[in-house]
Amino acid sequence: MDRAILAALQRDATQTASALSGRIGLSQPATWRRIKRLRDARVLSGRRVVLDREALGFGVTVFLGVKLATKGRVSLDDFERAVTAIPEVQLVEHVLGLYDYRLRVVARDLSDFERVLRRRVMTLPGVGDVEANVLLSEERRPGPL
Amino acid sequence: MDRAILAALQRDATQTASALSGRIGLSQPATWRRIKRLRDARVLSGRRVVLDREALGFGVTVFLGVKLATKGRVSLDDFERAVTAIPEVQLVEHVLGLYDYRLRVVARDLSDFERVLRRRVMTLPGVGDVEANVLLSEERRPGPL
DNA sequence: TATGAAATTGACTGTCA
DNA sequence: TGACAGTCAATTTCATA
Repeated sequence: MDRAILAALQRDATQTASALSGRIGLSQPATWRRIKRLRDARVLSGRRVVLDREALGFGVTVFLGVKLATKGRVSLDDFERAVTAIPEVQLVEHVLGLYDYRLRVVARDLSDFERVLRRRVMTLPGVGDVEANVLLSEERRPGPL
Repeated sequence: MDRAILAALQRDATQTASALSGRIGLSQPATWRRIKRLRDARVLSGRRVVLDREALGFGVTVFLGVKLATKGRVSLDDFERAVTAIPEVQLVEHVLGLYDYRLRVVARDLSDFERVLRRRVMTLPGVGDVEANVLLSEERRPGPL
């Protein structure tokens, strides 16, 4: 039953407990208590607003794969501190594999992105190779529940 | 002022219009009107629940960079149709650059991931090279507003 | 400011080991 | 019986005109 609630909320996070209750065949308070229990258990760890980047004038999203040149603990800390100070960086992912970090960067257009890349990213401490992919489109899936 | 509202909502999407109004120094209805206007303008394009994958038993997140072997329009359509049918794929990003697609895949553990990779991903139509990075940690940033 | 809808709480009931 | 999960009714808080 909890799975049904999570799946429904993933599909539409705006629906109310009473709307959900009808759908899954429970009373409204029972449904609400389950949602609260999931929240308290940190299974539902938050709600997030989705902003339309295009409507805000940020038409370009680029993924950067970054390889560090030097990889001591201090290097990682320095890099993370510096990269999180770049406003255009939406997401910093520390990964294991061909790259050390993966960044999601938004910019107004490609020339704006070039500025970010040259002035901000290439000057980060310890940066080695940088590889870029420009986002064309993306689709979110419900994921396995 | 709208920027302040968006920033506050990005930090915490659960706060109410009245809570926000105090923070930004407007009346509650005025704040609510601004939020509604932002929704109507599709700047606020939705709300999403955040699930804790670990709490649900999915401890492994892997990013896959996929290069297609053949790239006609039919190949792209076939690939997208097939990849969106894999439940473990949370995110499909069509990109320009070294890779053609980037996938975010979750699995219970590494051996579960190996199953997904061998049975599901490597058998996708038109797949060429596949490169993987395992997520260690990630941090979301507010982004440029 | 006023109204209706939703969230939240409390009191009570039925089931199961 | 004790723990739990449910329903219904009452209250508070929020969204909305």
